[in-house]
Amino acid sequence: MTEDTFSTIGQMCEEFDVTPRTLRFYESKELLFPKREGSRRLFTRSDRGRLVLILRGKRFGFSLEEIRQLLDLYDIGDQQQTQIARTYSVALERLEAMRAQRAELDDAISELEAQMDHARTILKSRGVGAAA
Amino acid sequence: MTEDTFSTIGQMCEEFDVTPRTLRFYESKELLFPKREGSRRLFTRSDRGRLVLILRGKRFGFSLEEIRQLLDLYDIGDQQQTQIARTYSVALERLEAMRAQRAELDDAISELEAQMDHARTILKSRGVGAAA
DNA sequence: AGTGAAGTTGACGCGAACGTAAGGTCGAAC
DNA sequence: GTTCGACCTTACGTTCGCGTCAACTTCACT
Repeated sequence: MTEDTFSTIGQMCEEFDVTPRTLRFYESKELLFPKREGSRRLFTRSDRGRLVLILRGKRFGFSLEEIRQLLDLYDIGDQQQTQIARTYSVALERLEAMRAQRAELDDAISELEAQMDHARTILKSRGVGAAA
Repeated sequence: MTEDTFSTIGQMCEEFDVTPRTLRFYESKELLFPKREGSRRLFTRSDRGRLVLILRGKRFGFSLEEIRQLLDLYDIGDQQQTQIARTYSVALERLEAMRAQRAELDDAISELEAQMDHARTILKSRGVGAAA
């Protein structure tokens, strides 16, 4: 059941569309913790889960260091309570930041939409048929 | 009426909480176009407007180059039609990207909220009073 | 034994977005 | 007349997130 879930670096790269360099870099930054078979990396199910979160975090503009802190939240198990509490507060700040960002994003989308309406008007008044 | 709207670099820095280096850098990248009084920069009302948009764009992870292209949309006046149309399509892509990002952000917020619920549960079960 | 694919560890390179001296100018203040 | 604060230019330094060799090793095949 927990077998065959181990992937080589090549399989991971194909699965997630990243380069080997990227995965090694993430390991060096302690974002991933593949096992070793001799010198070769074996990525676990846990690593895949973490990678999903890493890639998502990146899309929001979080730094790898910020992501690393957030990842701890997903690995609550045998950690210290103080560590958990600290991670929790980090996540809370992050959550607030994300909510704020969403609000700004909503505004920005509205603004951009308005500006594009404006542009369409101008284009039409000039008789250019480039607006959808 | 259009008087006294000119600001020195120092005033701008205070107003927007940026460094002089940043404003000069933006000028070098043609994001801002302050007038000159001798060698000293005089930032106009237009520059302030653009700076607002620059800072917002940055919060969404747009590159300065992308922002520069978007800024053109706000300066439609005596431009060429082809230029406007090109800028329009750039903005359209950007808008789609922003909408996609908002959708992902919504998901991520939900996930993070769920994880924090999870963390709270664990903290409570361990009798730690750090959860709000 | 040889070849090739896939993996490894350095180590240097790079573009973005500024930071950070280092040194020069210029007008107002003392 | 010099000192001071605010500004200027030039230019090298820095962090992030990898890309890109270079130089092996290891293993499966033939």
